[in-house]
Amino acid sequence: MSTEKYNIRESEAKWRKIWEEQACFTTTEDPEKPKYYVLEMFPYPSGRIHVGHVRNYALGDVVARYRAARGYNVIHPMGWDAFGLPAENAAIERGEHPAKWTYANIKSMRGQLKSMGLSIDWSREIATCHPQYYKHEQKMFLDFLKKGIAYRKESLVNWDPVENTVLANEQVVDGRGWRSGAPVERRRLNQWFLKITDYADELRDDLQKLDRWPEKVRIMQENWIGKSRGLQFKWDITGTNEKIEVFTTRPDTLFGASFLALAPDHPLAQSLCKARPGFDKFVQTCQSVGTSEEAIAQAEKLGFDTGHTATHPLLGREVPIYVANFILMDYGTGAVFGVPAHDQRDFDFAKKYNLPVLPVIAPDSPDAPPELTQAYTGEGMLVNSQCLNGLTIEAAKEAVIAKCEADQSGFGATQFRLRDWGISRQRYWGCPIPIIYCETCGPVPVPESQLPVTLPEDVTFDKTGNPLANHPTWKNTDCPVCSKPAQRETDTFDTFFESSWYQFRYCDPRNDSLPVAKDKAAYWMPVEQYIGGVEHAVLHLLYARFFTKALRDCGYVDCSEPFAGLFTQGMVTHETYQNAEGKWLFPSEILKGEDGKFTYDGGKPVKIGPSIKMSKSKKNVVDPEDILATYGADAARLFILSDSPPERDLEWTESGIEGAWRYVNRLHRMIMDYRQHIPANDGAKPAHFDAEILKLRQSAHKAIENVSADIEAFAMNKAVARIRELSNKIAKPEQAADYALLDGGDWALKETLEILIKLMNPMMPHLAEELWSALGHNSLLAKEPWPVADPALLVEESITIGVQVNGKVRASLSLPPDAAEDEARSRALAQENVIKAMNGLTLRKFIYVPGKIINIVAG
RNA sequence: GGCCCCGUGGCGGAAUGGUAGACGCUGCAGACUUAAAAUCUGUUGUCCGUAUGGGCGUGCCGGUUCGAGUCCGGCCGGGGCCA
Repeated sequence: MSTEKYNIRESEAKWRKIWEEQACFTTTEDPEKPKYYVLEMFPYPSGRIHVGHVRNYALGDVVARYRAARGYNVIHPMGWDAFGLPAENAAIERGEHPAKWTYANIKSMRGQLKSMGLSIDWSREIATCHPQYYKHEQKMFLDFLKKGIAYRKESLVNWDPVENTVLANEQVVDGRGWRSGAPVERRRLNQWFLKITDYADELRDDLQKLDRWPEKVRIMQENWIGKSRGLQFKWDITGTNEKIEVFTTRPDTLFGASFLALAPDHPLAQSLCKARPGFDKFVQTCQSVGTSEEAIAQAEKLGFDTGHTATHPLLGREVPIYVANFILMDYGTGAVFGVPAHDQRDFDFAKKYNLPVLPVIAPDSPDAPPELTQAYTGEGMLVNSQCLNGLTIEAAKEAVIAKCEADQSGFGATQFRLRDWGISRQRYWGCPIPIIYCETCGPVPVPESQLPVTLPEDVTFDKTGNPLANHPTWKNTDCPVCSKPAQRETDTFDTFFESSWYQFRYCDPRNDSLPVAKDKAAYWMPVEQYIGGVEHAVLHLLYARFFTKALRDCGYVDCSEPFAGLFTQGMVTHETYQNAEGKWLFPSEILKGEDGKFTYDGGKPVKIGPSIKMSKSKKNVVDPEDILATYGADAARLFILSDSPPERDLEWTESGIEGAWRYVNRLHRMIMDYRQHIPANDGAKPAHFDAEILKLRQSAHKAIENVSADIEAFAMNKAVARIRELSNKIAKPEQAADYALLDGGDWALKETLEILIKLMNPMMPHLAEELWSALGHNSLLAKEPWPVADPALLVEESITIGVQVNGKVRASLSLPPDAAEDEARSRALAQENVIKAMNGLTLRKFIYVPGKIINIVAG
C-alpha cells in the first residue's frame, strides 16, 4: 500500500505554474457576480519577506480562496509601497541608486511571495515609485489645492542640525536625531499640509458605520481625532487694551485659575516680552525640545514671567501672565488659563513658580478639600466657586459656557486634537510635489500638461540635506505663469500619501489618464476585507479614510469609506537565545540535543529567553525563504494559521512548523492509500448507507458548516482544527479498514475525501490541488465551488448530554435532541451514578434543557 | 491617571450561561525495525484509589443563577492606546 513520498517542492512548483498559465486568479469586472475585494497591507520592498508578511498574506489568501469558491468575483491584488527612507539609506551606505535597489528588492520579494502560492492577480501589480503611479497623485494634489484641501503654511518641525533635514517625530529618540545623535531643534519651515481637520467630524462620525472594524481601532481613531467641547473666551490684559483669547476644555475650573500661559510663539508673547531681558533665550530653550506631544509632556515645565497680569473675568482678581513651554500654538488659541489644583502640568508649573493652588473640585463631599500633593483630576463637586458650588463637573461646564454666552464674553467651542497633515518631506526618494516657486508669482502649480514631475536619476548622496535640493540643475525651470526663471519645489510627499489611495489604483492599475475610472472604482470598492498590522490603526488607516473622502469631494470616486471590513493581525514572536557571554544567537544556530538541551557551535550552552517579537537586533528571526524551501508553502501556511487566533501574537516554534509539515505528508499518504477504495467514476448516490458510513458523512457535512463559519469569523485556527478532526475520523483504522465493504461505503468515502480536500484548499492549496487531481479530476480545484452541506446530515438523531446532580456532573446520557422531558427524567434517574449521588436526598427540582443538560436539584 | 483588551494543563489554545481542556505541540509507553529515522497505536490538568469511582481545578475575593471560564462588583497581574 505504500506510495512514494510526497515531493512537496516539485508538486508545489507544478501547481503554481499551472495556476499562472491558466490565469486562475486574474479578474475582471463581472456584473453577474457579487464582488469581493480582499486586500492585505502592501509591503515595503525591503528585499526579503519576513514571517509577519507570511502571516498577513496567508490570512488574506484563505479569505480570497474561500470567497472565490463561494462564487464571488474576487479581486486580490498585490503591490509595493516603494518610496521611503531605507532606499536612500542604502544609497548612502552602499552607493546603490534608490531606484535600482528598490526594483531589485521588488523582484526578489515578488519571487518569495509567489512561492507562497497566493491567489493573487499579479496582472494588477503596482509600485508606488513608478511615475505611472505617482503622476496621478501629483494631479490629485493639484485638485486638492484648487479645493482648498491642500495649503502651505509655516510650521514647527524637528530639525536635525547635522543632517540638515527634518525628522519625523518617531525619528527623534530622547530628543536627539536617530542617526546623527545631535540634539533636535524646533524650527519654522514652510510646509505643505492637507486639511484633514476639515474632515474631522465626518471621519469621527463615520467610524460608527465601520461595524466590521475592530472596536479597538475605532476607539483609537476616535481618541486620535479627539473631539472635545470647551469654552473660548477673553481675558483683559491689565493696563492695556489688549485681550488674550483662551480655550479650555475645563471651564468648570475657572474659579481655580491662578495664571495665564501663552505659547512661546504666540504673537502676544512676543509683544508683551520684547523688552524683557532673557526672553529670546527662553524661546530658544523651548525650541530645543521636539515637537511631539510626548516630548513636550515629558519635558520640564518652564515659564517666563511676562510681568503683566490679566483680570479674572468673574472674580476680578489679577493673575500673572506667563509664557510656558508646554503650550502649543496650534492647539486651541495658543493660550490657556492654568488651574494647578486640577491639571498636573499646571500643578508642576505652579509649584515651580510659587503660584497658588486653589481647589475648586472636591472628590466626595462639599467639605473643604485637603491640601493637594498633586492635581486632582477625578470626578467631584464644585466648591469655592460662588454660583457653581454644589454642581457636578458636567453641569458646571455648561453653566460657565452659558454665562459667558449670555454676557457675550465667550462661547462654547469644539476643538479637535487632530492636526492638519504635514506632507512635505526633505527627501529624494518620494513623489515630487508639483509646485514651482517664482519670485514674482509665488508658488505656482505645475500645469497638468507637464505632469509627471519625475525624479532626476543622477543624484548624489554624499552631502547632507535633501539630494533634490543639492542637484545642480533639476530644480531650475521657468514659471508657468510669467515664464521667468523659477525653481521647483524640492520636497517630496510623505510616503503615507501613496498608501492612502492604492486601494483604488488596483481597480484600474493601467489607467493612463486617471487614477481610477469611476465605474471600475464603483464596481470594486469598498474593500470587503482589509488585513494588516494594528500598528497602522491610526495614521495609515485614518489617512486612507480621509483621502477617500477628499477624492470623493474632488469628483474622482463615489465612495466614502475605503475599507468596509478590517482585521488586525497579531505579531509573530520567537524564543530568544544567548550564549554565555550574552551574545544573541539565531534560532538556526541552535541545536537541540537528545537530552532536550539546547546547544550551539558544537555543544556550547545556550540561554533561552522569552518569546518576543521577532527583531533583527535580538536575532530571534526565521527566514521565510528557508522555511518555504525546507517545509513547503502549505506547511508554512498551515502552521501560521493553525497555532493561534489570528488577532493574537503567534509564537513561531520549530516543533510547530514540523508538526504542520508532518500533517501535510500524512494527508497526502492517507489519500494516496485510500484512493484505491473509491469508485473511479461518479456513480449514482447509493440509496442506503451503513450506520457507520452515515456517521462518516455526518462528520464531513458538519465539517463544511464549521469550517465555513470559522473562516468567516476569521477563526482560522479553529477551521484547521475542524479539518484535522475530520481527517482523524476518516483515518481511524477501526472505521477505515473496510469502508468500501459497507453499504454505500466507497461512494461516501469519495464524497468525504473530496469534502476534506475542498475544505483544506484555502489553507493548503498546493496539496489540495495535488490530491484533487490524484482522485482523478481533470478540473482545477482552484476553480471548484465550495462544498455544500446537506441539511439532513446536520441533524443528529441522538446526542450525548451530561446529567448533573446539584450542579455536579454524575453521568452522561445519549438522547434524541428533542427527547421529551419524561423520557429524559426516567432515563436520568435510572443512572447508577445518579442514584448513588442522590442517596438520602429528595428530588426538589428537575431541569432539562433538550440537547444540552439535565440538572437534578436534590436536598 | 483615564479608556480598552487579556489571565484556562508543561506549552499554543477550544468551549451561543449547560459534560472545561476540542485541535495541536511537548513528554511518556508500545508496535514496526538488526538498529535508528520515518510511520502507526495508546497515554498525557492535578490529587486519592488496583479499579468502578471520587476530591480539587479556568489569577484572587464576593454576588446573580438549578448551573458561571463565560454575566455583575471589587482586587491582583500582563498588554495596548491616550495623557
